[in-house]
Amino acid sequence: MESELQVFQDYIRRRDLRRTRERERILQEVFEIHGHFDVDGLYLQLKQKGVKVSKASIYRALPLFIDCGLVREVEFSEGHWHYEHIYGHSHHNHLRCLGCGEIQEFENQFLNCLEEQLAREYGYYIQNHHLQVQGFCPACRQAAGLPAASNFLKKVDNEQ
Amino acid sequence: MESELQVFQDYIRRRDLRRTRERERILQEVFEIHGHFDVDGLYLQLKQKGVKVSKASIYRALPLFIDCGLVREVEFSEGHWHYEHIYGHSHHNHLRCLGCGEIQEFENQFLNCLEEQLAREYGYYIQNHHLQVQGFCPACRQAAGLPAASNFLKKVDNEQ
DNA sequence: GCTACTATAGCAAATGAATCTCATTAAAGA
DNA sequence: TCTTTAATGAGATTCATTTGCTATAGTAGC
Repeated sequence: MESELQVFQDYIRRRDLRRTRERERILQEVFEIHGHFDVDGLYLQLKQKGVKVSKASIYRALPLFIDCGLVREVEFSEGHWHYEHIYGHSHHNHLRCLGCGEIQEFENQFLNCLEEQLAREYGYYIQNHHLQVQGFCPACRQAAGLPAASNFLKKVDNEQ
Repeated sequence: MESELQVFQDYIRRRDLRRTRERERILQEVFEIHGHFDVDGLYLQLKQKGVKVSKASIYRALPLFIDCGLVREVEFSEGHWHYEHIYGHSHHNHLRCLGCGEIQEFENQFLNCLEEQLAREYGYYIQNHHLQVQGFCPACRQAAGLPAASNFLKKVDNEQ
């Protein structure tokens, strides 16, 4: 498989953009981060390593990484976007605790079938999906006195 | 089924808050909107009808509506949140066209099973989920010269 | 290498959604 | 009605993100 750098360089060539140290250094850093990141964290991490890049450059580079499929927006929370690199990773979804904010990642092959089903049913060409499930992790669930199950059954009862 | 107003009033009582004309007027307006809305649109719509409510009040009211299950955040796009009322509606998910921005709503009962599965597997108490599938609608797909299928198979081939 | 062309970086200023401040208003219970 | 205090409205503030401008540096042609 090509490296993320090659993917990016191909994209740059295709789009008639220019290769710059800054963009490639930002990309390298993004791929050194294990897990989610936000612009501020990325900026500080580069700063700590003595890399001089402005935030504006990060803001301008991220849409390019997203456009060529190397990065994606994970979620908007705390007033700003969180991202992750995706190249070479299998697609995963997020289970988020409303209590402590912990994020569990999970995979589910059904969602790929769902994509196919939607493609057939609506005639869409499906590109990707975002699934975020929210609830309470075991610790927060107990602290809040909630039962172990989801509120699925309750919901069905209430439905109209 | 109770009306949304009753649900809200029960919530207000339970939380020891106060009933106000503004909050109930905003709620009424939210339930008159068919489909998605954002704060600005809601504000202008009220203004056009001659209802004097400040944006601050809207921003303060929405978290209450969300907390009592009447409204939910649909998606963050164009730099701000979009909402929809949900009370009395079955839960639906969104299929969004990356070309024209059209949003198709769809339901899928499997997602409820998925919630149960996650509850068992991770010990979470599941509260809700957000699923957004992105792709190209038939018209935009043809305009872009894309095939009819999803990129599911392609993805599997590329995986690592 | 040198030159011309122009995309990009960096900085600072602007933008805009969301939040906060505070004086004023108005629920709700006594 | 009176008292208490939560809620409103208007404007100021915050802060993530975008933009304008100038200097810099890729890139292609010579």
